[in-house]
Amino acid sequence: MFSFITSNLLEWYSNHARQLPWREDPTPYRVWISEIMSQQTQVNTVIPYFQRWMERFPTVEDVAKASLQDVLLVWEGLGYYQRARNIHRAAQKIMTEHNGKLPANVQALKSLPGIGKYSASAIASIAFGLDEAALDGNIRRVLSRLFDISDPINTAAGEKRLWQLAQDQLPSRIAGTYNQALMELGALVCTPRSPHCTQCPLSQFCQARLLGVQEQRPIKITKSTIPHITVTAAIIEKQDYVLITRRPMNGLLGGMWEFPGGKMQDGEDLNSCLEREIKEELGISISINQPFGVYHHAYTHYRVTLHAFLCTLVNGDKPKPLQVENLRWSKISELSNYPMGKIDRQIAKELLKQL
DNA sequence: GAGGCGTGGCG
DNA sequence: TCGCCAAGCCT
Repeated sequence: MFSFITSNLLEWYSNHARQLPWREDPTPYRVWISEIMSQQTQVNTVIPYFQRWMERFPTVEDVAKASLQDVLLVWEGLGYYQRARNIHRAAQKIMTEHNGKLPANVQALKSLPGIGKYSASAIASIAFGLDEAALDGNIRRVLSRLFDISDPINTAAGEKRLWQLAQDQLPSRIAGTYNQALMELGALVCTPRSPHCTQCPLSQFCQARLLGVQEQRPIKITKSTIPHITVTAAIIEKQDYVLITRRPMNGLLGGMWEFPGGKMQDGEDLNSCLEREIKEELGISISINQPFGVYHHAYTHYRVTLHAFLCTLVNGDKPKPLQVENLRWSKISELSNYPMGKIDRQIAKELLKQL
């Protein structure tokens, strides 16, 4: 009834599937959150975030009723913050348009913010038992090796071929288990580097291994190297308070709070950069008093070296949100109430230590 | 449809 | 230190 490949895969999965919190009670809501959190993120990273999320937001309604600020706080550290903003919006849509329950079909799932082709298929198959093929990074890699696909996977042609393959291979009635088994195999055995072929239940069927090219699959067109930029940030102090600003809702770290500043331009030094940025964003002049720290961080598209300075306002200037979503004077002890990215949270923690 | 979007781990 | 990679989606 099943192919040999499917039989071997399912047998392996029944013995090696990890116990994951969302697998213990795979309700549509829990599967949805687990899938969004798992986008571009390894399972071991997701687990504690998933647990905290479910404690804080046990139901779709709890998410829908929460403020975006609270949603981002729970998400802080997980990255790709648009995912959190999309979950928030989707939860409200589910309340108003779907009676508080996730819709049980791919098309309606895909119309929710943050749910694309993969996630819709994954939720449909895992949570609702529908016969939907899913194609994620793991399955792309496994299929590329199993069938020795030499088309680059990040092209339209390669993509089309893999989706077709995933659909052709899909067994009926057990798509959810099958999809998870393929992903689990990719995560644990058929790994990107140094795949554990001797432990693989599919090695006898693997055409890439037969040819000894498993480490060259999948083929991916690589992009150019990422730039390195220098940025400055101002820790503007006033008695027990510091000034923080909220980033615009779209783009990098959208909706997160930070210490204001920005990118250094050609011909600038650190001080002139910081003075200009603060003037542009807040319409005020500052006195840059002393260096606070230097921070290195790698984002997806560039590396950053950030120089933070302790500053004070000059004369009676009142900061205005000219180029920021919002601004706030926060007590240092209350900075943990504001969602921040990695670097700014580091700065906030350092400030708290020095109190 | 090509590029933007976080963070952590690993060789 | 550096590049790559990880259960993708959106514009």
